[in-house]
Amino acid sequence: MARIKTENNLTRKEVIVSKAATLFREKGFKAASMRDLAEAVGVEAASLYNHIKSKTEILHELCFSVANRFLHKIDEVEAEQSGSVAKIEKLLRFHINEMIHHYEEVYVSDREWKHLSDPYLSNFQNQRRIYRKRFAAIIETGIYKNEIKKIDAPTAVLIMLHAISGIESWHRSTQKITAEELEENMISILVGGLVNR
Amino acid sequence: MARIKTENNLTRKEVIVSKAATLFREKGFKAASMRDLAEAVGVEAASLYNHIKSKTEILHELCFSVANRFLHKIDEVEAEQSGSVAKIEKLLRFHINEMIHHYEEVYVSDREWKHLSDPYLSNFQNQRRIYRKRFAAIIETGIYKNEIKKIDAPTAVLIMLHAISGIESWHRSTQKITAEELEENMISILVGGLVNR
DNA sequence: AAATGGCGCTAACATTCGTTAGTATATTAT
DNA sequence: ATAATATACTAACGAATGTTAGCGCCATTT
Repeated sequence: MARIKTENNLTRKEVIVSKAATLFREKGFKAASMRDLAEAVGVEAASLYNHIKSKTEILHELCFSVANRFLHKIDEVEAEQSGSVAKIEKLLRFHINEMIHHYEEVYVSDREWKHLSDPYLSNFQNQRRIYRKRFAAIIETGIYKNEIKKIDAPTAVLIMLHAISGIESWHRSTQKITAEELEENMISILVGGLVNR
Repeated sequence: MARIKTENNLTRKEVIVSKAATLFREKGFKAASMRDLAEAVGVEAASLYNHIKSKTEILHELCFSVANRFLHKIDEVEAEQSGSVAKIEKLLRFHINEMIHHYEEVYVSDREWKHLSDPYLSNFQNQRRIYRKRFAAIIETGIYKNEIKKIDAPTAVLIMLHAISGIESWHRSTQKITAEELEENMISILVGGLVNR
């Protein structure tokens, strides 16, 4: 009988969720089966249900753990005493590093949330909408203070967030520049596109 | 017996593929069933097979028709006598307009190509890789000629392409700015982030 | 040593899936 | 009008899906 290995103080549930993140990223939530997941974990499919309630619960866990990290960060940034551009740069750097270091989770949360079911679905969508509004508000303040050029703030947010999700391609690429170079290049292009000059 | 309506000189197959694009965008390729598609078309599931060979064939058609349009465009742009920034702007405007006016197809091609099967899968991935290299080459020429600031070209490409796929959010948004405003804002931010100053 | 609870197993379930076979009907060509 | 073709239908298939039930092993606690 093959028990689930629990290294690094992870619970067995956390091991499952973590392997699921990889699988959901590779094949998509719908295409990844519980039997696939079981194999990745090294156990029979039915055994997974000693640790989780359902396949969808795994998706909940992934989506909301990611969403909470971003909400926490924007709380922190909003409270700071600094210019709008500095705030945006902080947020962007956080996004970039999340996408670099928690690739699987962030990617899945970003692309597969559609498969959540209510009430979690509406909940997630709401959090997302609110987050973007807060992001846009920072940009609008920057425009008002002439730090940022006159653009449509929601459009700018949409560009920033989606651009960062492109780090997916970096992960898949064979000849990667370093993570630091990636971060600096992205900041240079994205912030450079916003500022007044 | 309810025949498939064919308006605007579309074949029945084209009607099916077009409805499939909408469905695949909404639910994802895997989650959208042939029975869903049949209902959208107004027919029984089995009847679809008088017009298409398989579900995957629909995905082929969508992915490659989109890919071909982009390849054709970059052929055209490369042949032009103009500066690198002008070429990039042309490509970006094309991408933006494709994403605005052929939303469903472009979106599906972008997000669901993973579900293609070989040899189409490798084929599509190759085309994609080559397209990005050609795009990056234009940027590198611009850097060499000092039109564009010193950045990592592949990273710039990744940002541009993913940023544009964010138009998805614009489509879903309730209070949209006009398509023209969207285009100008995106160009301003993206090109602004590239140019030397 | 015995009892308890955590955890994995096998077997099976009801659905849903893409797809095929065979047949009937509608449209087009002769 | 008749023949031929295109297109729709019903019925069913085998495979795959998420999940449950019931049983037994193993580690920890008493």
